[in-house]
Amino acid sequence: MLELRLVQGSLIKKVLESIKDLVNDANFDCSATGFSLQAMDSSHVALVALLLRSEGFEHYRCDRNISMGMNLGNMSKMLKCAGNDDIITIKADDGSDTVTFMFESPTQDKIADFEMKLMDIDSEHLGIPEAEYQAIVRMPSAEFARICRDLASIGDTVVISVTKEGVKFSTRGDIGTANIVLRQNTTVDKPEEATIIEMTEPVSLTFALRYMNSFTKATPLSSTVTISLSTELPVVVEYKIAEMGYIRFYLAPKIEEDEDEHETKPQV
Amino acid sequence: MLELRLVQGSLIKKVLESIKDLVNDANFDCSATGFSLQAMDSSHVALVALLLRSEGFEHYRCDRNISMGMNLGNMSKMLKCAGNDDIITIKADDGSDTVTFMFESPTQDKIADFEMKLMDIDSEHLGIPEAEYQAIVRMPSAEFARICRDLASIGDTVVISVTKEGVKFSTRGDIGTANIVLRQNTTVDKPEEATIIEMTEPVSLTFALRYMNSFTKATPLSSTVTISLSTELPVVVEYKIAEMGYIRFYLAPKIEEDEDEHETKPQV
DNA sequence: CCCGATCCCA
DNA sequence: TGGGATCGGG
Repeated sequence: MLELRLVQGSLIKKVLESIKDLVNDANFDCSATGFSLQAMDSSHVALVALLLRSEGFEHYRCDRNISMGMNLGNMSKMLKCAGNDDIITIKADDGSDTVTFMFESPTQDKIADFEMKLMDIDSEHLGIPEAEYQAIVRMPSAEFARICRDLASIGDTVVISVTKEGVKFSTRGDIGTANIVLRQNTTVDKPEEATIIEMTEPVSLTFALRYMNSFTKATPLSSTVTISLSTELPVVVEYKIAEMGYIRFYLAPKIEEDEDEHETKPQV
Repeated sequence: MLELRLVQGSLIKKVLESIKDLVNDANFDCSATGFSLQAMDSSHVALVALLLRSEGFEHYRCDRNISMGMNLGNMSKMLKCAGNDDIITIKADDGSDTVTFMFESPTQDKIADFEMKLMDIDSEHLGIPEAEYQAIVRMPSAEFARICRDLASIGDTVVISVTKEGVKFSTRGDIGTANIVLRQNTTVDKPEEATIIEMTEPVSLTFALRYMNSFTKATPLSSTVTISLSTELPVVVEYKIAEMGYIRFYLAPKIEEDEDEHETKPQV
């Protein structure tokens, strides 16, 4: 028996909006600890890890560990039927092959229940080792989204370079090049507007903008984002979910291209 | 000679927005009583009845009963040319085969007149008998629209079930099932937010969501909607038009499907 | 938080 | 061409 009640139902709606374009089907794992998900994107390039800790729910009952395979597109369809201030409860009976989403309006005048079939999904649950990163950038999530969107209109990849002065996002495309530099800035009115760099060593890595732009779908979940970088490790783009956990996106860097790769003439 | 002047011209704009997708061509009937229309939708499944009483117009002159056949798409195109706070006058000369829409801006600085050809339309003007209904639900129109839209993302038909406790909207589709229950609730701050059930007998009927969603195009005309249900009678979905009349949509229920219809094995 | 308007996608 | 989503305003 599983019963998870979340007063701020819009959180789970936003979570699904942020991953449904990246991952088609995934197992949600439920244990006493919390409600979590780990899945590769459909092209097996990026990885999503979600954690919603049990303490963040108003009611959390999970009698035994359970893994529920869901089609995220269908789940998202159902969650769209919840109002933004509805209370959402996720229920599953032991041995059932369905999950029920219950939506209660704040006034209790409307109660909806949506039942969805579960799926069997092979999941290779990777252990993700906690790593030390050479650089961790925290910045406003909306600004990061804007930068990724802007750069994607020029090129396909972004080079993220961190020094202790700041972070630089660069791209190059047919029509030209672009560089956006953010200086470290901790002296702002609101802490969520700060750009903060923790760095042990300068680092410069290249990533596909297409995936970065997918990750920024999670922007509504948090006003800040942290980007953790280390040579030869996947970047971690993390959005904290207030009081509950996080959603993290992992993406391997591209191998540095030869500067001359665009030359049409063959190399000697 | 016909001349109908309506200060709140946006009303007639909204009326056309709410029926132009359902009905292609229709006769507007004008008499001393008012301006009315009755038409089947283009697939001859649903029926629309509109009444705008003469008392609701600031000036109403209709020398003799007249029926004017109009293409609602073209009429809507013209009405879109009126500002939302324009005064709209509908004019037709006796024996003319055209109708003129005149739009006056509130400041009188702009006066437009649009002339449209009338059409000859066969219309079987059905007498719609006033019926007694087993259940009449009054609820916020926006909520009804939201429910029909949400359910249409899951299934094709809605079962509306009324008991004295409340009204339930249910559907079923490939990805799962959905039930939305509204409790009767008369204790709200604003009367238009109430959900009120008048019922002599419980009733449960099935309708095509496609039509329901067409009907909800009339939502801007009224903050509440009433849904009148009786076994084997068409449902009536009515939006009152303040001070003037109503727009009513009629739709026959679907015959209740056999529970086993989805079985793959043939019935014995 | 709801509403309307505009823009974009299907 | 219609519906949905997003953005801006009340």
